[in-house]
Amino acid sequence: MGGLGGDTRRLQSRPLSRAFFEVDAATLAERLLGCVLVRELAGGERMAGRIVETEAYVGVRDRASHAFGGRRTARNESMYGRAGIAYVYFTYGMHHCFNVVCASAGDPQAVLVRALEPVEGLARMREHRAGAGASDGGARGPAMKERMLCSGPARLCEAMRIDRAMDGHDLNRAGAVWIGEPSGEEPAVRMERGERVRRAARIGVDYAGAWASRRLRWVLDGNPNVSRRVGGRPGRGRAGNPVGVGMVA
DNA sequence: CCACAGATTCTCT
DNA sequence: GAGAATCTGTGGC
Repeated sequence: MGGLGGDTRRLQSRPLSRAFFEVDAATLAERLLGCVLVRELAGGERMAGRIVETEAYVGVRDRASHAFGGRRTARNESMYGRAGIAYVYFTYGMHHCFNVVCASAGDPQAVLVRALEPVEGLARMREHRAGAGASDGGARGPAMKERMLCSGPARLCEAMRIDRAMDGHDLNRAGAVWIGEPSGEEPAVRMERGERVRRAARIGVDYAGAWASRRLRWVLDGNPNVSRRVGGRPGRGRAGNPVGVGMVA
């Protein structure tokens, strides 16, 4: 279990409306859980994953945000754009992270997508992630565990080949990157999967003072693809990287 | 399972 | 020149 996992499966979904994104970041972060991030390669090949973890960056007053204090540069320009476009940034000298811009133009709010449950195009994801994962039982390439493909903001970008070229793209219509509506996300379905919506403090923002402890992270806890489990609990493998585990509600 | 160091380069001060 | 919304391998228990 623990996955819709079929590799050859063709996901049925359609793009969300622009209005879906025209809400504040905290609202969107929770709403995006269960939605599907779709990536279409130049050749028409598709990859897709169900969003299982998000973080909200709530605006100019948020010390952890790239737009804190109204900071506006070439790098974060997309944060000031209209709701429903992508904000992709490069960090730590080698990683990309994917965000969904929300609220309204001029109000720089965004949601960081931190983890996906792989749904379609897993073989392609493994190719893109080949080279990593040698510590996970020596599983490179075709043998890489499914939960190592998209369980982190930089991992999912590498798996789906998302980079700065996709910065500013509309996510509300089919294209290179877009977001589809959720399917079968009723509470009962989540329970059956052993998932529970939980909130926690954001990851990697210790520099943000009081904003570092605000619970602006949303997780489908219990899903094996979550980057770091909330609160501790039984966990396996590296899906539960211990650094900076957030507090529970 | 847990903790820590190293990688690697773009971005802004 | 410093720091970064991270990931991975290694080493200890």
